Parts: sequence; C-alpha cells; structure tokens
Amino acid sequence: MDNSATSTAAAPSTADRILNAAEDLFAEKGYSATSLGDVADRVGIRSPSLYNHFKNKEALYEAVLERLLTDFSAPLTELNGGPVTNERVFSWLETIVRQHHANPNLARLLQHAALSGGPHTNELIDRLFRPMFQSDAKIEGGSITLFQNTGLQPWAVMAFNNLVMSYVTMAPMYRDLLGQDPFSETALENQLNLIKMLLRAVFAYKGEPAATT
Amino acid sequence: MDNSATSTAAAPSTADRILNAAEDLFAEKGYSATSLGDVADRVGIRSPSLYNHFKNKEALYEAVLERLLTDFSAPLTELNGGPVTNERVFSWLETIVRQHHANPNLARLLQHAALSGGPHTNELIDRLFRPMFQSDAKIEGGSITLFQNTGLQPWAVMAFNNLVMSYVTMAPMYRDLLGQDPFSETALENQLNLIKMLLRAVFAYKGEPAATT
DNA sequence: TTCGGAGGCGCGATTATTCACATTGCCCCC
DNA sequence: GGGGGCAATGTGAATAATCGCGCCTCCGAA
Repeated sequence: MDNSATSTAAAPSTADRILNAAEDLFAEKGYSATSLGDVADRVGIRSPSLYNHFKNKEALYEAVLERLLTDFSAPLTELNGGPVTNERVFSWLETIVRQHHANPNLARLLQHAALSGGPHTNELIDRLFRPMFQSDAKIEGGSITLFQNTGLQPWAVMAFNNLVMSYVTMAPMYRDLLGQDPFSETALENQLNLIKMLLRAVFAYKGEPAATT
Repeated sequence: MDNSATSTAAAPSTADRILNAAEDLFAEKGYSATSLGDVADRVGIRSPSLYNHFKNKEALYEAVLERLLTDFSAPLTELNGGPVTNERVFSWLETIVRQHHANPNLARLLQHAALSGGPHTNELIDRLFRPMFQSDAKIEGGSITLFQNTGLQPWAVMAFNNLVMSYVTMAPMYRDLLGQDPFSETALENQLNLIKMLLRAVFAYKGEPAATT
C-alpha cells in the first residue's frame, strides 16, 4: 500500500513513479479527463517517454488497477476461511476501513467506474465484491441473524461497504463540512467508532426484520 | 423531477431538451469528459446550435445544476420546521430515498464534483448539506439521543446520506451483483426496508455510544 | 418582412500516438 | 582491460482526431 517498488527504501523506478502519478490522477479526475501530459508532468518527464514503459493509456490504466486490486484483495477475502462470527465481521470491517483510509484511490477509481460504466467495471465487481458474497453465504447461527432469510443480506453487505467507500469518495465534503482533515488519525477514529456502533446496533436489534420481495 | 418544461404534457422546448440531455451526460461522465457534441447528438441538433440557448459549456452545466438543486432542495429543508421526532426523521429519509430514486442525476453529479473537487463543490455543499446540519442542531429529547454529546452527530447524518446516495452512484454494481434493475419498484422497496431497519436499530440501541475525540 | 433558431465552416487549443534521434549504462569479446 | 555494440530510456517534432467556440448564412413562422 505504500506504492514503493521494493521492500527496502530504494528509489522507486520510473515505471513505479508513473504508476503512482497515474493512480492519483485517474482516481481524482477519472480516465478520460486525465491527460498523459498531466501524468508525465507529475513524474517530471515528457509524455512520449511514457510509451517506453506502457503500451498506451489504456494499458497504464490497467496496470494501475491491477496493482490496486492485488494490494486490496487479500484482506477482503480473508473472511472466507472459517465461520463468520460477530467478532470476525468487526475486525474485517475495521480492516477495510483502515485500508481505504491508507489509500483512498481504489474507492475513487471504483466510483468513477461505477458512474461511467466503463469496460473495467465488471472486473472490479468480480474481484472486489463477489468474494464478499461468497463468504456471506457461510454466515452461521448466532451472528447476523437479522438478515437471515430476509433476502436483504446482500443489500446489507453492500450498504456497509458503501458506507466505507463513500466516506473516501466524499472526503472533500467532509473536509468542508466538519472542518477537519478527513484522513487524519482522529477522523479515522471517528469513522471507525460510528461504523462499529452501527454494526453493534444491528447486531443487538431484535425487532422484526424488514419484509422482502 | 420529470424534467419536463411545463406542468402540462406539452412538448418540451429545445432549451429543456438540451438540459435533459446534458444532465444525463454530465451525471454519467462528469464535466470535462462530456463533449458538447455528445449533448447536441442526443438532442438531435449540431453543437453550435447549443450556443443559441446557453452562453457556453460552463453556463450549461450551471443551468443543469441549478434545476437539479431547486428540484431537490424543498424536501431536504422541510425538516427545519418544528421539532425533530423519530417519525419525522423516518419520513424525511424516505423522501430523500424516493427522490434520488426518481432522479439519480443529482447524486451522480455530486459524486463527480466531490471526486474532482471542481469549482462547484462548495455551492453543492452549501445548498444540499448545510441545511441538514442546521436542522440537526435542533434535535430534541426522545429522538436520536444516541448521538447526543458524542460529537458523532454530523458523522451520522453524513453516513445516512451517503448510504442513500451511494446506492444511486453504485447502481451499475447493484445491477450486476443482484441481477435486477436497481431502479425497479421492488429494488426501491428493498432499499427502503434496509435503511428503515438500520434507523430502527440505531433508535433502539441502548449500548454505550462511541467515544469521541 | 422580420427574427429566433438551426446549420455550415473553420480557427485555435488539446490529446493520444508515432517516429527519428540522442544519450547512457552494461555486457561480451578480443 | 578496452572497445564495440545493444538495449533501455529520454527528447522534440509531427500527425490525426477531437473539442470548445465564434462567425455568418439561411429558413420558416408570426
């Protein structure tokens, strides 16, 4: 997640510096609004030099996506091993929150893809969200019984995930409305506390579940 | 919210047809990725003809924004009159959900603005979100006591709002993952049931509130 | 006849991409 | 050990496409 090429503190290669710059710009402006000139400027080279490292703009975007997906996929699928208990859901959610907090770019890229419906949307869905639904099928008694047999279980999973990601994609709004850096340590604690409390409330809720259709 | 010019079913004027097309395209691709040629094509005219109705691309975008904001602002501020009870929070949230369901474009435009941090972000914040926080300050005893004096109240407001809006901005993902049209009537009912149940769970939760910093 | 509104034309800027070329560092062979 | 290539990596120039936008013409309805 630190976008560095090697595990030691060696200087990153040009290809990695291009990836870093492109990741930030794609995440901020989206694919078509980012120009290769912008990327090259941020790296400190001319735009034709980019073609020494990536076939074209599309390949650069895919490389950015690939690096982000490999960085994020491991903790997302860790819920697949073993039964799903309340505690594991808690720690899984906390991991996701901290991950997106440490690098907001995946959520932003995903949001751009969802809005514009580009060709990479399906790959993002398959690698990020489908694993969640597979693990979700294994939820066992005593945990999230509220959503059992209501048909709302996938909706609830998506809701909590959207909660995490929309915090990141809406970060500028938070900055202006709350008057503090949304990526500071205290802001992270606030968001974690809120989400955990929401989850606790859902776990503790014994009222009638919602109807399904 | 039906994007028609008059209250009767008269044919919409060219300016309104331009607004409709531009709204859809800006919401889908964002400002800079939308070309005036795309807008003109969708209307069925040539792009220079757009300048007979709007000064330039920027003015067209602002007109789109203005129409959306006036359509959406009324129910958003209706919570300001009188004390905030649980029932009124329920109906207010339901109104917002139905509004974004009927026209998803405002949420998408807002998401684009938040991601790219364009010059209109501040106006959107002021007209959409600040009213919520003003009404939020008036919450009275017996309602959302959970967040009183925790410092998390604005965070909770934003969280529920993000929940509603991210459903709309992530609609393509829902379509692929759940295998149904996210804007169908049954999908709307599902989302409403989930959000209402979350709110009920929060209202009913008597555990310790989260710490604040 | 007048005038709002649509179209044709084209300018200047931007963009992705290609190409020819200069430079650098490294390896291999004499 | 020295020198000749060779791959990697940078650059400027050129190209074709697209875009926002202004100018001017023309048509049809009032």
